Amino acid sequence: MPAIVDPNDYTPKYYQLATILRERISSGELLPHQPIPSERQLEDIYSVSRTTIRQAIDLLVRQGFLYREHGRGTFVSPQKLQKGISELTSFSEDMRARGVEPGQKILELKMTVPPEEVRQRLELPADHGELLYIERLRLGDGVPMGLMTSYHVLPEGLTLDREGLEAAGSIYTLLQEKFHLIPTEADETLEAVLATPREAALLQIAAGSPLLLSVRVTYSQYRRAMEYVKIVYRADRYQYFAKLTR
Amino acid sequence: MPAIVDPNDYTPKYYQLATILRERISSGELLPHQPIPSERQLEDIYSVSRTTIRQAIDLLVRQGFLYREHGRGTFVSPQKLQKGISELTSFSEDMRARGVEPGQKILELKMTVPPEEVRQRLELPADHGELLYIERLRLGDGVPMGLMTSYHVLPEGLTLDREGLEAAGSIYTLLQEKFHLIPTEADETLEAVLATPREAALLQIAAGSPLLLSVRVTYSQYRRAMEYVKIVYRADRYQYFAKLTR
DNA sequence: CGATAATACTGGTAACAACCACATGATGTC
DNA sequence: GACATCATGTGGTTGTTACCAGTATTATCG
Repeated sequence: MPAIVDPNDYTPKYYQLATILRERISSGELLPHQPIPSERQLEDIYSVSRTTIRQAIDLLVRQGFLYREHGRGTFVSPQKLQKGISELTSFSEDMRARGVEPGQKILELKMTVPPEEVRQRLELPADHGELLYIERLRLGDGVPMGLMTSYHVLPEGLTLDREGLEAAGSIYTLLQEKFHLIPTEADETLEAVLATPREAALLQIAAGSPLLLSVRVTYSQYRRAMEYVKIVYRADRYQYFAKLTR
Repeated sequence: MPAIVDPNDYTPKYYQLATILRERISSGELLPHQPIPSERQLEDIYSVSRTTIRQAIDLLVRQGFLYREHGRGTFVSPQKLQKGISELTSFSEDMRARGVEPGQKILELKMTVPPEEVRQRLELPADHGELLYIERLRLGDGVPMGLMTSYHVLPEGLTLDREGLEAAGSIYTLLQEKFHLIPTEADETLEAVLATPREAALLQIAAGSPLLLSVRVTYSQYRRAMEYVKIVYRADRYQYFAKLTR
């Protein structure tokens, strides 16, 4: 069992160790508020240095699985129903994590010059050209969950139509495989609004119903803005969750 | 200037170094997307080991001031107008960070047995006794921003009335100084709702106006739930901000 | 000239050693 | 018995060394 060494280890040791510990936690072997073996003990158990041990524990602490107490030990965090949120996820990933099957209905897809506010949020020069604009109804288990409007910054010269997008699967896959652009960070604001008649009709609710409005700007690994996404969620079907830390 | 050594250093070196680098960034000396000196160079500049350098940079990366690129260097993140959110803050801190002067008007304060839902969210046994209940109107620059309802878990035997609370300043200060209980983590959900007539009256808006509903459970450093807070914010005055990462 | 290989940087991982700061229980003293 | 002291175990900080893994530039070869 202490076999941590993956001979042709592609993944670093601290990561392997973190995985092992995470499994010992979620399997119920290590219980909430119970101490895990001390760092010195783990050195012997898994035959790795304390450096590596601490790196693995650091990771699990950041992920919310463990917490440390100076002078006392390292303990298992109580399991939360929903954990590790405040993570950057797509609508589809978000829905699947909630046990709901995601779906969509594309209402419009075109290249267009963005409104001034969007251009500024994307930190683009005033003379920047057209962006990919998509408007779609987002579904969860077949029912409307929200209305999504997005503007995507495409690499120089590239344009996309509905066929091109469907061929590529998703915009993210395309940008990642062809241009090595990976979404890594995002700023999101949330507020409450009332449904306009059009929104109400599309979302199959009464006009004047409450909606949760999310506006997000996503950044690539180079910290360049790559998309502006606005979603209004049906308040009766969607709730936002965040984990806050000091 | 390379004087990083604080002779009677109370704070660790990596923390001092992080502070220095953070200031070099916010002062504009180090510009967005520009590389900072390499880790080997920083070793010479500040006469500390690479271990310490990396620990300082790790901190700044987590705080969003820097980003790394393997094989290329470490770079300054573009400054965001509002940064470092998704942090656990009190209403007062939140308001001050937005440049608004916080205020409050206590509507009710008593010891009471909590509703079942609150008791469960706080992970308290079924026979748990009374909690401190507070209902207050939260103000920003004197105008109503939201209505806050909270239940606080007090240490065995302790009760609080309005006088005791005012004497202590804030519940947090009291719990921290007397019982070493520090809020360190919280789970928060957000959704959109419509104002009830009572809420509308208190917040001085029309009934049926949209409100942003936040429900938060705060945990101590021992990962024990210590309070349940529900706030409804005026949608026209309040916007929630979050920074998401992969 | 163009493609390839070598090289010299960057950050990433890992081991080992030493000491500090905090918590706790055992021990001793008054 | 109450209290201070100490020993020991815990995580926290720091330094040193070595090598791995990407990136970019330079030198070299065909």
